[in-house]
Amino acid sequence: MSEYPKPDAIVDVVLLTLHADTLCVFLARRDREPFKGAWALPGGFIHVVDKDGVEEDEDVEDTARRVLREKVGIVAPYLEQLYTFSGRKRDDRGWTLSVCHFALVPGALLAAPAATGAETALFPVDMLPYDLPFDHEAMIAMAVRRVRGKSSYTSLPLFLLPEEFTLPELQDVYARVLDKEIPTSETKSFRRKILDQGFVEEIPGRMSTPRIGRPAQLYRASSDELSQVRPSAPLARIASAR
Amino acid sequence: MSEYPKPDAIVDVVLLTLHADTLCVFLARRDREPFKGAWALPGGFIHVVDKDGVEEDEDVEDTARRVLREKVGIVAPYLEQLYTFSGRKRDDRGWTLSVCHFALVPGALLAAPAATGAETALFPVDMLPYDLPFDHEAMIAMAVRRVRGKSSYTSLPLFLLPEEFTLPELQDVYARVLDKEIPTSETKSFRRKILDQGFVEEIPGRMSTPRIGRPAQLYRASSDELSQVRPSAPLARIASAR
DNA sequence: GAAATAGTGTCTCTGAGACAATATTTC
DNA sequence: GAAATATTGTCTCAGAGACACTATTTC
Repeated sequence: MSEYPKPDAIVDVVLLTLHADTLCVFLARRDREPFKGAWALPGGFIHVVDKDGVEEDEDVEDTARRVLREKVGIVAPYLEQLYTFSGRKRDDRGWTLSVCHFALVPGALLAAPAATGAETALFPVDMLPYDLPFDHEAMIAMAVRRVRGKSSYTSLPLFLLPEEFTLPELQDVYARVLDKEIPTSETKSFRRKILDQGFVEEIPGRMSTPRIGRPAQLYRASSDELSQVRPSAPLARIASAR
Repeated sequence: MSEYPKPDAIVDVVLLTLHADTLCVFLARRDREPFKGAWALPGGFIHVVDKDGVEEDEDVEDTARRVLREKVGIVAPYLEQLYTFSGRKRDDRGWTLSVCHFALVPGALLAAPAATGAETALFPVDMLPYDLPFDHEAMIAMAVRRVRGKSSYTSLPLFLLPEEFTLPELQDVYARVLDKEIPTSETKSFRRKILDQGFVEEIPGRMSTPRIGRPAQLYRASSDELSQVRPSAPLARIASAR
């Protein structure tokens, strides 16, 4: 079709989750050269066809889902294309193009060891290993930026929580994701905003069971939130920048 | 490097401008199959090397700049990567991947006929020709969405204006881009926001020279705005959604 | 009852929107 | 002065933040 040589086409995935109250990224040790043995984002070539010549990936999002399935062993509840990193310099082997995606999953989903044999780990996004290969560090930085940006006016952090959660838990997740304390004085305001936007719905009669203290009402994401992140009304930010 | 067949890699550009007070997209008639003769976005293959085997595009943004230079004959003051459209189905010839970009230019820049021989035209974004090839219609829709979204809290529309402009002109551009009347009652509020954010700076002593009515103070984008779109403080939207 | 956590009532204050008033130009 | 357009002064009102107060649990 094209008379020109084509760049190699890759998909990398920045998988984010909340672990020990910290926003973390999933990394695995590379199982091949270059940078064999180094911590890196899960990723892989776009498979127009598989090894037997049978059609495989439908589009790049499909590639991302396959990478998550094969290299992490999960199906992520939220997956979004982030940015395409490209150029002659990013990989010593030549001109490449990586359609970077990011995914959000509840912490519990990653508790089990990865399905693959590779060594994997979660790293706090501000304590990454040195010397990440290629532009993986830039990818992570951009993914975190995007998630923080969107979280300040959408229900995106819901994807980091289990199905049932309390409003104090949700408030904490927003604080962790945005890396910004929400002072107790703003609790009322936070609840007002979340409830007014209709991001969540009360689960009638279901309460948390804390070791101590008053139990909290349990909520779930409202039915339309999980399939589609609804932006709040323009003026109503979830958390202000100060 | 990869043992798999690679997808073809393309860059398409959604070039937006204001023409006759309307947000318009630049289209050119295709000069080759498929869809030869149809209106389409300017675009082209990524050139890892040129016809003589010499290195050409450095990265996809470089490809986009080359497309704008070769097919439109301009250097766009604002260029941003939008989204990568991909898959087996979007082009009958096979699995392709188009790293779509969008560009903003002042209307005057496109007044001269394109440098190339191809027939070109500006179409209002809500009056596109039928049967745009591939997913060009989705690309335009997404670009317009992105520009509208960003314009509501950044100085992005400044790139659609000439170097010197008045605040009433700027207000009109915001209204056109957002496709939303800004009532006269909000003029004060609009000026407050634009001025408070520091998006623009007064050009001392320079006034517009209208045929009739009071002349208006001329402004220019503040020095840092043209190289970098600065988002406004989270709570201060330029124009509310109502 | 004390400690711990959840949840509410209500005041203040900022900033967006409304709109009347004023300013500067051409004819 | 009339028409046209630019620019400002200032009121109102909604909503975010502050914070004291109430509620519900374990020990």
